[in-house]
Amino acid sequence: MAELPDLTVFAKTLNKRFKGKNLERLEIKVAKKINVTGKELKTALEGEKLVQVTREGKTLQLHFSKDQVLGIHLMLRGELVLLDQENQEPKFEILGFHFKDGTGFAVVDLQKMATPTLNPEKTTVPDALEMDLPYFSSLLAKKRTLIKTLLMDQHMIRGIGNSYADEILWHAKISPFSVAKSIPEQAVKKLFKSLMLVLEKAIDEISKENGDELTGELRDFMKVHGAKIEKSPTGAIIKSDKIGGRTTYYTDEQEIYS
DNA sequence: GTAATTGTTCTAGC
DNA sequence: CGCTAGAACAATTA
Repeated sequence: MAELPDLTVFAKTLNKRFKGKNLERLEIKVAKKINVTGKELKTALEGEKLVQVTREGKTLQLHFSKDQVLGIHLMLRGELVLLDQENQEPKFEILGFHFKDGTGFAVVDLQKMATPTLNPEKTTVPDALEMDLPYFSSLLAKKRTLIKTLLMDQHMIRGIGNSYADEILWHAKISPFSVAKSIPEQAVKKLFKSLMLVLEKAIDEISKENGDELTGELRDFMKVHGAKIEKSPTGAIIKSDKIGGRTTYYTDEQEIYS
């Protein structure tokens, strides 16, 4: 699925291609996940100008004129595709954005779980790339939960999902089974650095490979998270286990604090 | 036919 | 009561 780095690149690409354009028609194929009726959404957005696209945690936010904002959460299988002459109605379409100049893009999801939200409420939970070390370290200090569970908790930090949590923990050489408050200060600092580094590097790589396209996930550079990966770059056997029902990949190189 | 997939939300339990 | 862990759910593919 798309996680923070993918979404950051999607936002960038959408800005490059569609910023400033006027939305002529909004095609609504699946309305059941929207927080308003399809009719209300069309009324709110059709005829408005796309002012800017941003990323908020795991959602994309399309800012239109008249202060209308559409948040889009792609959930686990949602994707964005470009529309052109040959491809006006992609498979599994949820929403189709058709601009006045004939260009457009669509949100597709084979599981129909992508969730569009008109004018989503603002939250005070910091985004993974925007939080600072004091926040991160005081958060860890008061939580008894497993570190991986905490990294993925959207009420604490927004943007990190199952796969990048594994990558970040491996990079920091900390076991996902560590208890958050038991991790010593030095290791917390290291984890914070790894978090920023892994995410920023992923944005870079995806951005480079994706160009101006809107292809799905690109994760060839994943080092430990993936059923087909057998060894870490440093040669350690990759083990897998379940944490909170999610498959977790890790190696013995990672220290466990408990 | 069945397991696997994954973020969110709800519920049960300590 | 507050916090944490786990189950349920959505829909499709391998």
